[in-house]
Amino acid sequence: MDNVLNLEKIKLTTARKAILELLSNSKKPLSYEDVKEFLLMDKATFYRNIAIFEEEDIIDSFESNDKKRYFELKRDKHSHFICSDCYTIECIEENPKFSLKNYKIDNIILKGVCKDCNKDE
Amino acid sequence: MDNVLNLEKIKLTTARKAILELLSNSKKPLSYEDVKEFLLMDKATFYRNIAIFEEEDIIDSFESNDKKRYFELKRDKHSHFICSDCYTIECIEENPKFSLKNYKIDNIILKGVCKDCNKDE
DNA sequence: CTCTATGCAAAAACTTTGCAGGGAT
DNA sequence: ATCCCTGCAAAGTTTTTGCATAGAG
Repeated sequence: MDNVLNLEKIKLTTARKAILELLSNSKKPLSYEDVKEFLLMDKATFYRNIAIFEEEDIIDSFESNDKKRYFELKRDKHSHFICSDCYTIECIEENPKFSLKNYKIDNIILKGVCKDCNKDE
Repeated sequence: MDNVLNLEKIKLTTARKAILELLSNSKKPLSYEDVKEFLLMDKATFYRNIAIFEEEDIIDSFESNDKKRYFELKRDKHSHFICSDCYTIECIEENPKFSLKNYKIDNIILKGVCKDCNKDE
């Protein structure tokens, strides 16, 4: 765990370690609501540390259809699929090929209906 | 304007006409904040009518990085670029090629840094 | 002792809901 | 007279901020 942190800038407190461990054990991005039952800290502590991690480029985040922010450890470029029905988020390792002159594309989000919800219709 | 509405189900009130006209005159999706100075109606009326339009598949919406919801009239498939710095939204007519077995992809959102903000860095 | 991290409560930002009045048919 | 539309105010949801205390070095 220590190796992801620039320990000269960020002290690895219990709260921070807990957040990073939860994120690193997860296969998909998590919201505060997803993690709150596993974390003993106050939401203010969570969000404040998240802000620090983002400044230090340790994590990424994005907003989903459900109005929540989802967090994940920074890793190889990948995309996310968000289901408009069940709000499930999946990581897609294969990236759509796309470029725009003079634009920097960091993140691609695909929205639609996932295989499970697609089945139900 | 009338032709976009299924008038058997939705009465074309003054408020609804105003919303649809604003959206149809815009080249990009708009949030409530974008339109509120041009619309005389209360925000409750706006959001309630938006909900009706979405049910009837007259408009689409998505959340942006700025935590606001953006609305546009449904039209030919296209993508959106959202700038993480200035939050500007642009419509991209050319779609990234991508498909996922058993998934339905309705909407592709590209996040990154737009040409203007890219210049500043 | 000093500086940062934390908890709690309140605020903020956007959207939704309850309720009562108004308008159209 | 009925039914839907609207405005206003209040509530809801997620995230942020202020402030005082706790804790580490």
